Amino acid sequence: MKDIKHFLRQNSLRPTKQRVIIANYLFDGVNKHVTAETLSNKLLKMKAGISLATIYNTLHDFYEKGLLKKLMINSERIYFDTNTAHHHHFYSKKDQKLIDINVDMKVSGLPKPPKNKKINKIEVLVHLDN
Amino acid sequence: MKDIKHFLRQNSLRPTKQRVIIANYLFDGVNKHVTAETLSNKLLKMKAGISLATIYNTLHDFYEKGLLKKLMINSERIYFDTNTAHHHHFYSKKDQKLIDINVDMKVSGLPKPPKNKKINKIEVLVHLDN
DNA sequence: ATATCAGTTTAGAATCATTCTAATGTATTG
DNA sequence: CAATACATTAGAATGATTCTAAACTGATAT
Repeated sequence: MKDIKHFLRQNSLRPTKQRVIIANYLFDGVNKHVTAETLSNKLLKMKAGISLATIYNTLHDFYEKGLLKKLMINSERIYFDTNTAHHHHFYSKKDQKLIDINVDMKVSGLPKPPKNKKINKIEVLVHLDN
Repeated sequence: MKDIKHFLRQNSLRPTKQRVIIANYLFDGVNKHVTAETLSNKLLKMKAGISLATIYNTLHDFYEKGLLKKLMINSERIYFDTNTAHHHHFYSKKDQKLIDINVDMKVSGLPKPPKNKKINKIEVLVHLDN
């Protein structure tokens, strides 16, 4: 991601100082799962001086533009995923950690959806023991 | 579930008035997905007069004894499922509703779990469009 | 460039689900 | 039925997230 400002503008987002810093971190080529809290910690270490409110705003702005996925994993906090392609996850409750599954999987034996409903996408969550 | 008191005792739970009322509702033979709030509303309609704290306590007590499953579905509230068998779900975001998938499904193409980790269970969530 | 203005950021307050506290009540056991 | 261990409760506390409204800043038109 060389030109973050251009990238943000392409997505109808004004390239403010704060958004540039956050986008630079999130879209550095390595997929990440972040919460407002983990992102805030990272930014604190970078001495970015970005308020928590802005972190929440920015994550939602990025999400609304499709730059992030929201994960419904554990009900304590909202995870955002920089990998917006359709994929699945391993989840270790013990480590409170998610690991991407980027290979293609097939689910067979799926019943028909309720009438008038269409299947949008299928998410597989593989729970790990230890 | 005819003898709720016996059922509770079998699960090392004292059959208090409140637990009996809640268990009678939850385990009436029809599987349910409840949150503290939806359960509270149901109980209000029944004029059960059970405090919110007790509803939270009871849901967690039942969960700890394996009488309920906790679902990690949407990150706003915790869902409890009276169907504790391994199964999957349809989820309609629009309707904020879950529907059980009780048929057997197979997931193929699963990669190996990270080293030293074992797969515990696989959960499939089928998102509906409308 | 500069003024203008819509879009952003921010600190702190507000909200909302959930958990905690500690006082009161109740099922069980002997 | 007394003792006691476990439960219930109102209300306070917590913690993640959202809101508010004042200050700021990037984009646009002059």
